[in-house]
Amino acid sequence: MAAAAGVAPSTVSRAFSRPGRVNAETAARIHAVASELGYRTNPIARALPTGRTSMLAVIISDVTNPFFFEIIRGAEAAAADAGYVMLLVDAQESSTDEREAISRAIPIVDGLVLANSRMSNHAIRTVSAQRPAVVLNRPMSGMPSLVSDNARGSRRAVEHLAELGHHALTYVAGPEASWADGMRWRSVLEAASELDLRVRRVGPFPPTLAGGTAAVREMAANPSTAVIAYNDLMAIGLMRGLIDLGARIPRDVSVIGFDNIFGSDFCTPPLTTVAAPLHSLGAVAVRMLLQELGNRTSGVVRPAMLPTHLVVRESTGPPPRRRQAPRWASTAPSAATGDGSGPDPAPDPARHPAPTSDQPRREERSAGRTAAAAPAPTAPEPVRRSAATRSSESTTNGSAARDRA
Amino acid sequence: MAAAAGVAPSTVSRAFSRPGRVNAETAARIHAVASELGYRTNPIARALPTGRTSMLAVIISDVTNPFFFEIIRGAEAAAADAGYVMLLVDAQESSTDEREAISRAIPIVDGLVLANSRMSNHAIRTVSAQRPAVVLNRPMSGMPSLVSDNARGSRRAVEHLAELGHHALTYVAGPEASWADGMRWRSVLEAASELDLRVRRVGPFPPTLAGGTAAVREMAANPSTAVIAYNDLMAIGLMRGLIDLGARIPRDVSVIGFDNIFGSDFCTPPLTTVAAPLHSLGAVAVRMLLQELGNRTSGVVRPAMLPTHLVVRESTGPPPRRRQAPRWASTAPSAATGDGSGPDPAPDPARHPAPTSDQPRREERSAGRTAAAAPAPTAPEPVRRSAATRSSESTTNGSAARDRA
DNA sequence: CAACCGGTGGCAATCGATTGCAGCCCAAGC
DNA sequence: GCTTGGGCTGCAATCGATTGCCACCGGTTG
Repeated sequence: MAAAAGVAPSTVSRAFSRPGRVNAETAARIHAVASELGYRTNPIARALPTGRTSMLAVIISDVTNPFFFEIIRGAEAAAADAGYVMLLVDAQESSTDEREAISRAIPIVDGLVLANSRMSNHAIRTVSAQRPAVVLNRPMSGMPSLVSDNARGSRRAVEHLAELGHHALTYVAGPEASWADGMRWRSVLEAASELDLRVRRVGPFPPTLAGGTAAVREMAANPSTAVIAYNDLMAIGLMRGLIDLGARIPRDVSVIGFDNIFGSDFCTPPLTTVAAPLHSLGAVAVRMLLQELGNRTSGVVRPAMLPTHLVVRESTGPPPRRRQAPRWASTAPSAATGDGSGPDPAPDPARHPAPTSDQPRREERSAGRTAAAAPAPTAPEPVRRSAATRSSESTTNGSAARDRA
Repeated sequence: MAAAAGVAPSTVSRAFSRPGRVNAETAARIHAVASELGYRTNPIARALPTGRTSMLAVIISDVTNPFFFEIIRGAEAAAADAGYVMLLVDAQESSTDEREAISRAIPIVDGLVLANSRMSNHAIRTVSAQRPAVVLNRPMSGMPSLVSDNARGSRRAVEHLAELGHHALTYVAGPEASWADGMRWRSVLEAASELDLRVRRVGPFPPTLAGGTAAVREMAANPSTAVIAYNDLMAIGLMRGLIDLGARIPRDVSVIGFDNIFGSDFCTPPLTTVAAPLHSLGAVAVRMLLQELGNRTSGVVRPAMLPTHLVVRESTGPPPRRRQAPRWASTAPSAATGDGSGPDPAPDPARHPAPTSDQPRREERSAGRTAAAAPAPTAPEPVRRSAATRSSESTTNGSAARDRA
C-alpha cells in the first residue's frame, strides 16, 4: 500500500489516523489509492502497538434468557455506532465458565460489560482492574454500574393493583441471592404498606417458567386476588398453573411480572408487567464503557439508574367480588380470607407434585408500619431444597442472580 | 517472560505451540514460570505473524429474532469447545448493514457463519472467497451450507393433521423470497396430495406476529379446520386473531407452526410445531466451519441437512363435526364448505383493518394429481402490495420475526 | 580426524501498523 | 545571505509473538 502510493508506511498511517498531520494533497492521493485497492488498515496490526482493538466484550450470564435479547441488541447497536466490534460471550450461568471466558476475552478487548454477572464482587473487581468494565443489573460501588429502577417499578405495580381495588397481594420471590429480587420485594412491601394493602411473600422459586408453576401450589393453599412475580417468566408459568386449576385471569387473579420480555405480550392473557428499558440498558452500559475508555479520570462513580414503567395489558383487573374461597383454592374456605390466621392447609401433593415441598412457608405479614420499617428479610431460615430445585434455580435468571457457591 | 525463564522468546513460543520441539525439562520450567506469572500468550501478537486469530464471526440477520436464540447458543458452545472466541454480529435485517459489519469483521476472524443472510448469493460468494464461510438456512452450491429438513417436517405436519381426521388445510405463507417458505409450501402441497387433503394457500404475509394476525381475515373469509403457518410467530399471531374472533383452538381450528421457538410452549394454547434443531444448527454450522479451517481441501460440498421433528402440543386436534359455517367465519355459510366454488365473500375491513387488503386472493387448489405434479408456483401473478407489506417481505428469510418501525 | 547425527535452543527477520525523532524544504525575518 | 521556524515526511524502533535457519552438543561412524 505504501509503495503503491509512493510514500512511506508511516505517512499512510498518519493519513488515516491523524488527518491534519499530512499534506492535504498527499492525503488525497493516499486515500484514492487506498479505496482503489480496497485497502483498510489491519485492525490486528494496529492493535499491537496501540494496545487498542476497538472491541468490546459483553458477557451475558445466559444468552438464551429472553431477558437479554434486547439488551444484546442495544449493546450491539451502541458499539457499532462507535465503531466498535462486539464480542458476545455466554457465561452459561456458570461462574467458572464466566471467569474462563473473560480471561480469554480480556487480552483482545478494550473493555467489557458484565451483564448479570454471576461472579463474586471480588472477581469482578479483579476484572475491572485489568480493563475498564461496566456492571449491568448489579449496583457496585467504586466502578461504573447500571441498574433499572426496580423500586419505582414495584411501586407502580402496587399502585396499579390498589387502583383496581385490590386489598392484598402475594409476591412470588425469585432467587434470594439476586439483588433485583431483594429490591423488588422491599419496594413492594413498602408501597403496599403505604397504600394499605396486605402483602405476603412466597418462595424463593427458580426464576423460570417452572419456578412460576411451582409457586401455584402455595398460591392455591393460600389464595390471594393479586400476584406480583419476580419476573415475567415466573409470571407466565404462574398464570399457566393457575389456569390449569380453573382460575380465570384476571377475573379471579391479577398477575404482574417484571422485565417485559419477548413473549410477555403474546402469552395468554398478555401480561401486565414492569417494563425494564432493556434496549437502553444495553446501549447505555456500552456508552458508559465507551466514556470510561475515553477518559480514565472517572471520579466518584455511582450506580446509574434507568427508569422503568408499568405496561398494563390484560392480566390485571379488579378483584372478584365474592369473599368465599375461589374454586381453584386447594382447600378450606377459611384459607381464602387470606389473613393467614389459621394453620396452612396441607397441600395436595398428588395433584401438584411440587419440587419445593420441603420448603418452609413464610408467614404472611401485614404491611403495617413495623413490617415496612424492617428491611427485607433475606433467608431468615436455612432453606432445604431438593437437588432438582437447586440446580434448576441456577438455570435462568431474569435479573441479577449471584453465585452462591 | 522469556527473561524470567532464562530462555529466548523463541523457546517460549515453541514451548507453547509445539510441545515436542522443546526439551521436556525446559518446557516444564517455562510452564512453571508462566503459570506463576499468570502469563498467557497474547492472541493479538500471535495473530500478526500467523494470520490466525482463533475468532469466528457469526452473522445473524436479527439478534432479536427468537429463532436465533438457540442457534446462537449452539454456535457459542461449539466455538468455545474448540477454543475459539465468537464474534456476534447483528445485521439488523439490512443487507447493507450486513455487508458493512462483515467487512469490519473479516480481517479479525478466521471464518464466519452467515445465518439467514440477507445478502445476494454473489455477495456471499465474495465473502467466502476471502474467508472460509458456512451458510446457514440457505442451500448454496459450491460452499458449505446447512439447512434443516423442511420437507420432512412439512410432511409430518400434514400427516399429523390427516391422522386427526382433517380433510383440508390452509397454508399461511411467509415471505416469498424465502427459501424456507418455498420449501415448506411445496412439501405441504405434495404431502397433502398424497394423503388426499385439500390445500389452500394464503399470503404472503410478513413472518411476524402481526403477519399472522393479518392472515386471520383471509381465514375468516374462507374458513378451514386446519392451518399450517410459515413459522411460529405467525402461528401465534394467527391463533390470537382467531381467538379474538371467538374461535376455539384446537376445537374449531388446528394450528401448526414451524421452528419451535422460545415462547411456542407458553402461548395459548401451546403450539404444535415442526421443531428445527436450533441448537444443533448453530453448533453444526460452527463445526463445519472449523473443519473447513482445518483442511481447505474440501472437494464437492453439498448442503448438509439436519432433521426436524414434529412437536405435538395443544393447538391441534380433531376437526369439528359440524359442516356449517363456524361462528368465527366472516360471512355466508356457503363459504364455509371450503370448496371455494363460490365467489369470495368480501371481507369486512372495518372489523379487521388489514395491511394486505389489496392483495389478490389465491384460488383454492385441490391437491389432486395435477396440482401435486406441478412444482410450487412462486409468485405466479404479479402481486400488488402495500409499501408496508413489501418492505416487510424482504426483511426475512429462513424465519424471521421482528416487527419493524 | 572429520563428517554426520538427532535433539535443542538462539538469532534475526517478519507480520503491519504506530510514533518519537530527525531531516528536508521553503518562506519569513533580520 | 544566513538563520530560524513551521510544515511535512521518512527513518527506525517498537508492539509480542512466530518460524526458518544455523550453531552447538556429545556421541558414533567411516
